Amino acid sequence: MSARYKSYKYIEDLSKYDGQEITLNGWVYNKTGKGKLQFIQLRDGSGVAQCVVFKGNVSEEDFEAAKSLTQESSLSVTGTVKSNDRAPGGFELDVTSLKVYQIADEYPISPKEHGDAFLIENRHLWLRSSRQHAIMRVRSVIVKAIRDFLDNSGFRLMDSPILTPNACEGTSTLFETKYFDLGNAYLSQSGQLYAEASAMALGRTYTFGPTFRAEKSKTRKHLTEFWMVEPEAAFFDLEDDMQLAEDMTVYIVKQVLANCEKELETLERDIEPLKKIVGGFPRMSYTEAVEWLQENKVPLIQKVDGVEKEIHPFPWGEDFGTVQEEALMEQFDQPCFIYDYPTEVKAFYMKRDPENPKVVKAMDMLGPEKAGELIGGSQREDDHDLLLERIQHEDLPLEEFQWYLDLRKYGSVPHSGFGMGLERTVKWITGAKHIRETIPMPRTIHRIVP
RNA sequence: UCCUGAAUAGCUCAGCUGGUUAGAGCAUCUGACUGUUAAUCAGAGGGUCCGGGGUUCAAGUCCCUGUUCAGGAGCCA
Repeated sequence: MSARYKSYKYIEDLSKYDGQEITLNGWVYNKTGKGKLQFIQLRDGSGVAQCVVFKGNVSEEDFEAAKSLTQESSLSVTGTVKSNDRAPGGFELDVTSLKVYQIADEYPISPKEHGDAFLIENRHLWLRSSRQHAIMRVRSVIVKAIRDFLDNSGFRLMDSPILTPNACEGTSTLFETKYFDLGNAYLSQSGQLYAEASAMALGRTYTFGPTFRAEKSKTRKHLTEFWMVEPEAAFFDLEDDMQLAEDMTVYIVKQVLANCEKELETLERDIEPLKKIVGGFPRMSYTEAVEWLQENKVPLIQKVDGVEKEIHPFPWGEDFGTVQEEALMEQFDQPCFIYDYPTEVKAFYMKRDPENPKVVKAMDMLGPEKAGELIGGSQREDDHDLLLERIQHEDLPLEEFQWYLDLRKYGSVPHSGFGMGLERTVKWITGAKHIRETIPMPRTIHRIVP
């Protein structure tokens, strides 16, 4: 068998074929005609190219076929690549013949603007439009950047299970399913606990996969199914953890700037803020952040019986909401770490500060430009008895955590890790308005189709 | 779960203090044009005004109710 696929030509390489006769395969992105001249904007997944069909240059049948093309009709076109200033992209195809695969039905997504609900209902078609196409390509580059960075830093991929026997952090609502004769299983909301076991085996590891949250969140930064990368490393303390998160973030942005120039242009993303992501991220302890909020008169907003109340000054011990995070971040144009959170507002597995048991060695990385929380991580509790105490305090099922406690019995070491939300990172870097634009088929509270 | 808002042609929307036969642009179809970039010009077809109830001589418009959707809070990545 010959490897026919290797001979296919793509629009992104069009300039390489200047003067040659080639065949392109794709879909009609747009079409305009002017009598004996037809302009087909052909889309092939790698780009869009203008194909010019002049009545005198093709057979009568081919010209009629070109005239009959509708938006998203599929075809192959053969012609000569010519440079032309009037063509978008600088090169066009002077068509000599064409083969139509299918004349498309009336396409619902016209080149005019559309509403959000309509587009998301037609997500399977919306993916073809230039903005969505660009975001998906950036997403792909970000995933590669993450994996390259970790692989090149000595981390090894160790996938975590998706079906789990319990709620990992014991807090948020999970999707539940039957599991043979063993009762209920839950879709994982984090691979972290398993990543800890992996780290004790391989040293530096990461898990990268889908995670599920059944919380009825309805905002532009929440999905019920999203992808998360979770590095976990033995012997890392919180300092190492933050430095790793910073280095990874800088690397991701650098790779996108280097490889996605066209995509960012399509998205009309101002790249100046991205160029500022060079490292040396500001760091603030939770206590320093609270002091800043107090000095700047940012209150705690609490709802009592449906009525919002502002509480001044912001009390130490309360977790930050969007209002506080955005206020804090207005000072910075790079991501910022906030670390050493109150024990009470954080998960049971986070390491208590031996010098101040009121706080745990946890950190959040907040993005600039109102990107919100991109990363959450911590040093993990490595003391068996303290961890047991926390598990009991949270009323978690002890039998199911026995294996997790074992990790503290057989050569326990300091270790740390974090989770980075892929879609939130894509949203920040691409400037997408809504997180559902950053994953091919978003799963949200009111929608599971398509 | 709570708060707020929305639903009119395939799509995006307009439709005033209730008043004749519900409008526009795009898309579709027909015709004209050798340089279009969301082409232009001429013409045509296309409606359960979200469902139900009510007020009124008269409801797309006002009231009640249901449904669906949106984004904000909470929760988090």
